[in-house]
Amino acid sequence: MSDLLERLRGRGWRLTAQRRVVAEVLDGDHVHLTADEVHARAAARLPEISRATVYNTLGELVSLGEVIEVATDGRAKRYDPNAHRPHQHLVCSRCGAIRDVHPSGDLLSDLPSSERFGFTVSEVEVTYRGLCPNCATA
Amino acid sequence: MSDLLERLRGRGWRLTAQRRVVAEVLDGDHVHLTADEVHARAAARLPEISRATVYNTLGELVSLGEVIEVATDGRAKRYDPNAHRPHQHLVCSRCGAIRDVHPSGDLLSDLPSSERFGFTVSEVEVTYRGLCPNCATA
DNA sequence: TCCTACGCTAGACAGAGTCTAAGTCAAGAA
DNA sequence: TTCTTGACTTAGACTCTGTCTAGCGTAGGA
Repeated sequence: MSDLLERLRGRGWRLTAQRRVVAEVLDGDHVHLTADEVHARAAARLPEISRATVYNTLGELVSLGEVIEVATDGRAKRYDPNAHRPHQHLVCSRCGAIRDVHPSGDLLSDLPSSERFGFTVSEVEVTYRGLCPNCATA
Repeated sequence: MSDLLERLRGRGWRLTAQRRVVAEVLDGDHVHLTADEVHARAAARLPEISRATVYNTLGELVSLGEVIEVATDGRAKRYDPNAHRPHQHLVCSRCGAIRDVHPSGDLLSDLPSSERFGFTVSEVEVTYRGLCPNCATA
């Protein structure tokens, strides 16, 4: 994660306590926190951090390509720091658990040109849904 | 669309002017209106229709399986009356235009069991993104 | 025609996110 | 080290989407 801070600094990012804490909270694999969760965890370390700063910082990380926004349920967006390895998401329909997954094959090529309506298609976003092991047995 | 009204009536749906107008507004192909847009168009025909009724009716149509909820951008949900033919969505990253598309192949089978983490996977939702012909040339 | 349970309305409320004005401070310059 | 300045942060108001409630209205059966 200090890699991340170094990269950001190299791009002229002013390094403040608030930004450092937000970046640290987002560290790890299979992390998919809402802005509110990020704020709560950041506030545990830096009590006076404001919601606006969390939103600003998340927005900056997203536009710098360091974090991905995921909208799996139409409610709050989630923020995924695993931005450097392309992946998709597997979501439990009951409890909302999220895993990063790597489908095989070229997802873009599944869309024949007759189905592209003249669009220049550049990205695919896939959400697999089902029940996680816990919810399936419960 | 009168098919739809007939089907709903057959399921014990009480047919009111408000519900009829909402159903009519949603008629057509490649229709992906937000609740607010549905309300605006419904109100053009039935000025006293309330937001709550539009939300209630949309919610009922969704749970009856006649309309699909689509969340392409993390903002307002969109409502897609094309619920009887499975399809995915192609979205313009600039103007937000949406088309229904039909990818080839079995999208579920692209996720190897080693990437399922014990989940029972039952659905896939795909959003293709790119530029529509208008936005690509502009 | 009458009844009544279901549907409708206005408006309050809630959650997620954005914006603004004023104060603060990181980091380069001297 | 101290100064300076513009970028950053804050609190809180505001917007947008969506939900809920209490009381009124009405579709459709008897």
